[in-house]
Amino acid sequence: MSIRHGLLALLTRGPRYGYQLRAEFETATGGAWPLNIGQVYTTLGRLERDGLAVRGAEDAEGRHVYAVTDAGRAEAARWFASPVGRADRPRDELAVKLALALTGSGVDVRAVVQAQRASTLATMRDLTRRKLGVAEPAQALVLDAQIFQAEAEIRWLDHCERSLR
Amino acid sequence: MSIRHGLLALLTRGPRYGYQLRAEFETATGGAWPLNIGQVYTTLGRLERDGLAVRGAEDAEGRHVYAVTDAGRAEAARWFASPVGRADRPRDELAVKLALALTGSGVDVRAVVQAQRASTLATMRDLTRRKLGVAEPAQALVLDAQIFQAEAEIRWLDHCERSLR
DNA sequence: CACCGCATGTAACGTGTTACATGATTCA
DNA sequence: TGAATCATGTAACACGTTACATGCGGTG
Repeated sequence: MSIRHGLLALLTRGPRYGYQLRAEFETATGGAWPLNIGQVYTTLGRLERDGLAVRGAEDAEGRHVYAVTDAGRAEAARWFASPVGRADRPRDELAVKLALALTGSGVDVRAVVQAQRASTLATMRDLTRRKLGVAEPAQALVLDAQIFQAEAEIRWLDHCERSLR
Repeated sequence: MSIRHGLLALLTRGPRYGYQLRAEFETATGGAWPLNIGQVYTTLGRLERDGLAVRGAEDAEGRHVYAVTDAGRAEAARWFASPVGRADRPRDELAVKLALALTGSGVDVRAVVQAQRASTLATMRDLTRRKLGVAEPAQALVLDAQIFQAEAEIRWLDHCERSLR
C-alpha cells in the first residue's frame, strides 16, 4: 500500500492533481520506484471511493484537483505513526529461492549464491555511483536504504556459503 | 512471482498435489510466509494454462496430482539461474514513508524513526528467539535472511537519525 | 505540419488475499 | 455423533502494471 498511502500523504500538503502527484512522489523518492501515471488515477479513484479524498473543481488551467478529507488526514497520520511490521512485507523471493534450492532439489546452490552475489555487488556499485550526484537529503536516504539492503544481502549470501560447508 | 516459481520448483522434484505443495513450501521456508491453500490451486491452474505443468490422473487416494512439463522444467531452471534484480523488488514502504515525511510534510520524522526502530528491534528479538528452536538448515537461513534485513534496517534508521541533525 | 510534453483517463491482465462451499476421513 | 483434519475448489476483491486513447499547447 505504498502508493495509496504515499499519494494520500502528498495530498495532506494541499490539493493536488494527478500529474503533480506523480512528479512529487518521484522527486521525493529519487525516482527509485517509477510510478505509472495510470496508477495515480486509479488510486485517486479508490481514495475517493473510500472517503479519504474528494475530487474538487477544476483549477484555472482545467486540471482535476483532489483534496484530502478529514478521514484521509487521519488515515495518513495513522500510517506515519504505525511502524511497518514483518507481516506487511512481501515474500522475499531470494530467500524463497535459496530455501527451495537447499531442500532436496537438484539445483547447484553454490552457483545460485554466486550469481546472486555478483548481481547484488553490481547493484551496489551502481547505487553508490548514483549517490554522488544526489543533493536532496530524502533522495539520498532512499538510496542509502537500498545500499544498506544490498549490503545485508551480500552478508547473508556469504553467510549462506559458509553454511554450505 | 515467488509462489508461482516456488510451486514450480517443488513440482520438478516429482508429481505433487495441492495440499502437499503447500506443506512442502511452508516446511522449506519455515512458515515465514504462510501460504493460503486457495492460492495453491489458482496458481496450479495458471501453471497448467501456461503449459508449465499438467494435471495428471488422480492417485490411489483420489488426489489430483500435477506434474511439471519440459517447459516448466526449463522455466524453473531459468528462475534458479537468474538473480533477483533491484527492479524485481516491490517498493520499500518504509523508505517511501520516510522520504515523504522528510520532504515538507508536517510529520515528526524523529518520532516515525523511533517508532519503527522499536518495532524492528522487537522483531529482531523475536526472530533470534525463534532461531533457537530451528534445526533445518533451510529454515535457519530464511530466519537469518530476515534477521540480516532487520539489522540493516536498524542501521539505516540510525543513519537517518544522524542525518537529521 | 509534425512532434513532444502535459494532462486525464480506461481496459485488460497478472498476482495475491480472504472468505466461502463442499466432501471424505479420522478420531475422541 | 461431532469435531478436526485432509483435500479441492470458486468468487470477490485489492493492488499494481502495461498498453492504449484522447485532447491541449508549445516548438522546431
